[in-house]
Amino acid sequence: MEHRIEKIKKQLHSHSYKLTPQREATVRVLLEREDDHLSAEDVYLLVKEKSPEIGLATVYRTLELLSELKIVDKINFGDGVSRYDLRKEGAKHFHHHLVCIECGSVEEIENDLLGEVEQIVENDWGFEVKDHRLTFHGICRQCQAAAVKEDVQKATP
Amino acid sequence: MEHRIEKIKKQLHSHSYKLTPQREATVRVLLEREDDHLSAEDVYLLVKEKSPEIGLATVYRTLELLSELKIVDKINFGDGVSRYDLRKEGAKHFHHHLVCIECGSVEEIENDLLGEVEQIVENDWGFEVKDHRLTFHGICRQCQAAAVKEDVQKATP
DNA sequence: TTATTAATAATAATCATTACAAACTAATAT
DNA sequence: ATATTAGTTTGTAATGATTATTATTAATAA
Ligand SMILES: [Mn+2]
Ligand SMILES: [Mn+2]
Ligand SMILES: [Zn+2]
Ligand SMILES: [Zn+2]
Repeated sequence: MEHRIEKIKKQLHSHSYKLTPQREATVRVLLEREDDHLSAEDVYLLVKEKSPEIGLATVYRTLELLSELKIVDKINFGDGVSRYDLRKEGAKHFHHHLVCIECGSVEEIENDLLGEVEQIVENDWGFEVKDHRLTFHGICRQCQAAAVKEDVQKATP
Repeated sequence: MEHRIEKIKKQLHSHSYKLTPQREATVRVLLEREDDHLSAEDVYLLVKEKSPEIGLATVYRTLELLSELKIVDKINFGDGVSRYDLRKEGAKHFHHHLVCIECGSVEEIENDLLGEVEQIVENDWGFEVKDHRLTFHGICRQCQAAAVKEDVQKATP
């Protein structure tokens, strides 16, 4: 944890930004909830628990800054809000997501998987890939199991 | 054009919706600007040119409906608005996009490219893929060329 | 110390989207 | 033909996320 904070502190310094107490509090929340996909409001409420004096605008500003420095990625799953997702340690590219259209759960894939596809895009389209956003929409393992169970019930009532 | 309209009309009918004049006007705009990525406001203004009596709320409702029926896909490139993108004729999956971080241009890729990756996701994550969203961020051909030119100028002033 | 600058908090303003109420249309039943 | 109904549209108000503004505070430099 402290290690990650130190690293982020350095990234900020290298762009002549400071790790203010508010920024640190925000980063700590993001680290604590690394697997979640929090909205700005979510982050704000969580930061407020430990640092009640923080303002919503500051959280927005901090998230925006972290986003510019590629420390977090701003994503949008189609509900009306932006969500902020910490980059995995040392990751060069943003990770992928599996969104279940039944239950809304979001799973993460850290494996890159797109190496070949990016080669094709660079070669055939002449496009120099810097980053990507990949989300699969479908049915998660749990919902598949639930559907099978329901079918069985219908077949043998 | 008429052929596409007919097909969409049938898709609506099969879900017991009608192709009202307003819906048809909206669809026509989407067909005419198939390669663009229009916001609801964009669509509204374009429809208004030919059918000045249409209301903004109707356009939103129509786009929402077309989106539910998978006739258009609702996407978000990170600016604050949703954009509505007609599915390519007969396409089972949504197409991909190349967004240039220099000039903002958006190019389309109709080739699927993700067959293998989806296999891996299904096998290794047990996730049943129904659709996907893939966007590459990077430098488009034009901006690459422009950058090279600039470098040459700097080297030989 | 005093001046300068960066960062924050509180709040107002903006802007995309949605909700709502009244009017309209087309289809169906009487 | 007339009344009824469900579905649709319009214009506008309301909502809600995000951004801009302004006064204040903290940090830094002169
Ligand atoms: Mn994630
Ligand atoms: Mn497209
Ligand atoms: Zn699920
Ligand atoms: Zn470009």
